[in-house]
Amino acid sequence: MSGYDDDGAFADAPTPLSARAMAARPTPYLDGLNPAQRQAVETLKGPVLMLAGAGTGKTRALTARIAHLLNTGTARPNEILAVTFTNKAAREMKLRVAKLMGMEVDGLPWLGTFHAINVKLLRRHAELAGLKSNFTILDTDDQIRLLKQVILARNIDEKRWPARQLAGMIDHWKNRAWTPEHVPAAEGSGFNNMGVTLYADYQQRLRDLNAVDFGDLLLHMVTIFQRHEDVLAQYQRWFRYILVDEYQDTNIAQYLWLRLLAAGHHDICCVGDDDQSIYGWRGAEVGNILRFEKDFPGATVIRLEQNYRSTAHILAAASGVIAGNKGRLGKTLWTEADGGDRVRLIGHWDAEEEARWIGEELDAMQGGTRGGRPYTLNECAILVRASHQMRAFEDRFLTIGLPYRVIGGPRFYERKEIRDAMAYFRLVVSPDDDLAFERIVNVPKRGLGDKAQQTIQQAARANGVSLLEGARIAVEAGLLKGKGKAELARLVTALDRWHGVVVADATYDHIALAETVLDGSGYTGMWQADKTPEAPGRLENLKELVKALEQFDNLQGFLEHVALIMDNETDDGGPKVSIMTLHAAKGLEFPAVFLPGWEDGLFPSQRSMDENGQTGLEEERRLAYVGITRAEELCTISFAANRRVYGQWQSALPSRFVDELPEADVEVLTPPGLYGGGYGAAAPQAQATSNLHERAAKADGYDSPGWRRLQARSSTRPLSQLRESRNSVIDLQAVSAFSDGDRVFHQKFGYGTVTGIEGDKLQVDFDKAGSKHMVAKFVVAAESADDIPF
DNA sequence: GAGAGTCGCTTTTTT
DNA sequence: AGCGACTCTC
Repeated sequence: MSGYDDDGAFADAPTPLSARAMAARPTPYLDGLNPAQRQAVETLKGPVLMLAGAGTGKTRALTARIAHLLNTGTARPNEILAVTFTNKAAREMKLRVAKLMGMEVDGLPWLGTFHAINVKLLRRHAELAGLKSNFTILDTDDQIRLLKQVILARNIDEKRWPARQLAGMIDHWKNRAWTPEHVPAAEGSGFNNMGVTLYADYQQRLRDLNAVDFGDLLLHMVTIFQRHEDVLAQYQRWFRYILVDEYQDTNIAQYLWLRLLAAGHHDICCVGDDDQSIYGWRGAEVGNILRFEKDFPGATVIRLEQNYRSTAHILAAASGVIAGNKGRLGKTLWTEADGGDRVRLIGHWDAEEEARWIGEELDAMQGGTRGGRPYTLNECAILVRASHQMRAFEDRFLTIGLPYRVIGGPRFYERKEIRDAMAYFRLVVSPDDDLAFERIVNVPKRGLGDKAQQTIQQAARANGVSLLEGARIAVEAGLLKGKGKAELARLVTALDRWHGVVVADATYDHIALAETVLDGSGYTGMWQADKTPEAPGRLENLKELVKALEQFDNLQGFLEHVALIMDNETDDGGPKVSIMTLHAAKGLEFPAVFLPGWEDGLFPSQRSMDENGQTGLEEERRLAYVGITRAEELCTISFAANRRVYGQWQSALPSRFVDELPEADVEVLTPPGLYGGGYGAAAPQAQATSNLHERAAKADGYDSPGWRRLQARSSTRPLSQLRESRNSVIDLQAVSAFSDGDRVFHQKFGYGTVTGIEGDKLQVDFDKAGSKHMVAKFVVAAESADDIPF
């Protein structure tokens, strides 16, 4: 979007000469495509469904198709609408097309996420949705706070209508493109249809605030298209060719949006894999992809089945599992490569041992002592079903000093300090932004508690003005007293001054202004004074935020886009093993993949099965499929007999998916804990003893038919030996820095006290995270943490 | 208004 | 168990 003249994007066709000239170009991007890929690239007219299995070169085909559209002069860049789900996917596609075509990366104005594209569209037609074109996009946090107000305003029991739950409900409705009037009666969730009433209230409040939430971006545009034929017709003409990535992830609103836009020419190419649909729980409809041929009669269906990623054993294992699902479109992945390791399967006593074993494997793999080629940690990943499973691995890897990175987790822009800072910026740009005002009025603490804030609210309401104006009135009328009064007066004056800068001079130095705002409001000071372990990190984040401003011309431009495009890829330092959820792993690949926690109830998740029955189970199975197909060479599945769930010890059976693995492609490893293979010394003696009876009961857990079958075939191949060698190399330099009682700081666990030293390992009693045993190099002396400069 | 104790929830997550 | 939100008390 940057640098592209929007009006130019819609200009009428230039001379066809250029088109003819382009048609004469060579087509290097077709080289090396297999027949199916090539067909997917060259079938430009009519509806096309590209069923692309995992690792079959989908992105390659998609980008080549765009290149082909351009190169043959079939479409100009602004006539191509290409939608993705994530900014990452959009960015990659832009880069790859640009590379293929030798064009500018910004050359495709309508390649982007559903949300980014709809922001652009909605800004052009905001008035048709009762908004102004400078509407703000609320993040989840704002959304919840707004809903709380709406609930409060109706005098409803907040216990019966928790804002979070209501938000989920509204989200669900918006995913289905239901405006408050269109929510089916049966969905009104009993209770006098209160949910729908609150939804209507919420939409009204959004309009009053000139704001939208993420769901609205789609919902408003679909509604506009449905109500204004002329607007729809305009875009149907403009978007001559439509491409959709990850079609199996579309929800109903997105589906309607696409159908409306494609209704004229039907030149739409959807790419997806029904077997990789894992987002049903957030509104994705596998039905969309299953129904494609009905929706678009005469569609060409192209299957990409040749896999370039994984070994035959891995593909066979994945295929064996996914075959258990009904109602698939059906694909058979195959590969030209042969050989390779079988998928390895191993059971453990508990989750800690599972983590210990994987840690040892990783060590062995690096050294090449496992047999087979050596792997770097960057080539390895651990994919878990639920994020709480990550903890066992983090703890273990910290102890043995194995570098790891956790993918996912809280996004940069979701962090408290970033949202607070953004609220200040929003208020400086638009003083009417009441949600922003509420957020920061007492952050840092200004002595403005509930009571003072109510006074401000009343003053605002009585005069029909924004909260900031209400505050001004309250100050001038002397409605407040003490510290609050002086502080509020100071805040109002400061905001006036900063807003004045934005208004007075279009070319103001927005970076300097942002720094002034953060410092002058006392916000940075608040964190500098804060002695909690998180504070230095937060200051660091604020610094990064200010740095991110450089990419924009002014605060307004920054605010407009930041809600949609702030992702933080923190790639620091040397090789690390990646730990992430299966969901986060979609689209990625690794030479070696570990899939721990394959236990019934955890994976497949009990909750998923309880809430969605067969459908839920099938989605879990697709998750298993996604997991296995991430592996290129080595895939190791494991499960534990015991696991602590919400603090309670629970035993579990191996996942039913384990039984669905084809035996011929699986190698069963002997569990060290159960069969005497080197468990001994490492296990806490007391625990092993006290759990004996439980442990015996557990043996039943390993008695399912499939497990017995596999066990019978268990290879006698020795496990990688327990190796103390790596750990016996003690980093004396790191150790000598500490002694008992020293205060230390750890990036994740914060401050703590050293309570024991053993080789290069420390026992640290963390103030907040409890006692941990870890390699000394992971902590620094507490004083040096305070020195982290801002 | 701010800190300390209690209750309740707990899969997956993008925009 | 562990976190956050909420309530109770000073």
